[in-house]
Amino acid sequence: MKCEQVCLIDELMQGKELAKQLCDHLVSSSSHETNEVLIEKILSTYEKALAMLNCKANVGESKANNSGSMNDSHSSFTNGSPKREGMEPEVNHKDVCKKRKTVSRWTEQVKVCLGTSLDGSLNDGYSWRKYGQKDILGARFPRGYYRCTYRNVQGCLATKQVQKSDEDPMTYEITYKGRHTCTQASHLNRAITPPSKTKMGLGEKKNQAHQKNQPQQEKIEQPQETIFSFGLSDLEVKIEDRDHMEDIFPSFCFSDPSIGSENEDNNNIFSYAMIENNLMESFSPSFLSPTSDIDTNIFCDWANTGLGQTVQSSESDISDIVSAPTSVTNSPIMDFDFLDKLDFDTDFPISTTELCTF
DNA sequence: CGTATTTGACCCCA
DNA sequence: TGGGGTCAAATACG
Repeated sequence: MKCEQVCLIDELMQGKELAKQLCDHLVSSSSHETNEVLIEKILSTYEKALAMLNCKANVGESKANNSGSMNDSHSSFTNGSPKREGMEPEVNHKDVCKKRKTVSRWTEQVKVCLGTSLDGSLNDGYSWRKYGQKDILGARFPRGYYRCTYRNVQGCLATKQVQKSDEDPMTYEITYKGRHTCTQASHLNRAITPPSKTKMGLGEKKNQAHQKNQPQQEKIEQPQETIFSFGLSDLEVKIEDRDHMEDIFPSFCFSDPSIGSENEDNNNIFSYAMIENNLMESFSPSFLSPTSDIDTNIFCDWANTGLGQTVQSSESDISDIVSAPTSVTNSPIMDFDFLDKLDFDTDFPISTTELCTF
């Protein structure tokens, strides 16, 4: 196990070093080929590291953490109204996963853990309009219901539910439902968004009041790649059913409006795209497109500032990934050799926790 | 004044 | 019948 950790750290360090090199190359406007090679190396590095994490999780105890509060709360989300909206009720179970191929709607879950000084600004790249709030039985904080701002205009049926975690008030559990069909989904073209006043805080009216600014702030074009830009201290994103993730989160930018540009945190932008696209290398070959300058810059910031040095995946969650039936499109983390050992006949619930310690 | 949020009421389903 | 999800009128805000 120690050897694995060393190898893992080594791989991550390599990735960091390569990222730095890439940044230097970009600054010195090196050849495009050189940059591409560096990018490929970085991707490979992280792929190895994550594959290690996967194997490790597979060997280790599998379900210990999954019986914890996080999953419990997630279940409470997904069990909300699965039938009425025709969505799969729970992506954590194999039997339900089988329904995915016949159900056009699905549920995504994102868990965001924000720093203590922040009350939860979140910009996931889409414009949301709050249409309801409900006190949930057994939950300390009410659940907020959001739908796409363009629901009426463009018939976009994407919705999401946001609820403050009982255990950790700094954690917001977000359940995404439905695919964005609005133009903002297809024209998102930027990796980061400027600091947004968007507030995800539920259960606190002060936070909800801030959300009035969300739709305007989020009308920003962002890339079609799955990009998670983290500009905060602690961030934990748990995503289930990742095969649709890029549709839901073309960009995921966390920023704090209270932090001025002089604040270091604003420079600490961790572009999840580098990892996520790495994970999905086989599925998003266009990532290497030289057009993603912004992504690269973000990543350089991340690498240079030492951000994301702790990028780890929950063992228990990954064990779920490994143990559950899966599909190729749902397995961004594993390479094909690894995937060959798995059963791809049915979809499987991706339940991966990315913990970024800034 | 237009748009977003709040919040009580209503609907649906287990 | 109760809980979760949604509706829509009232309200707030820029």
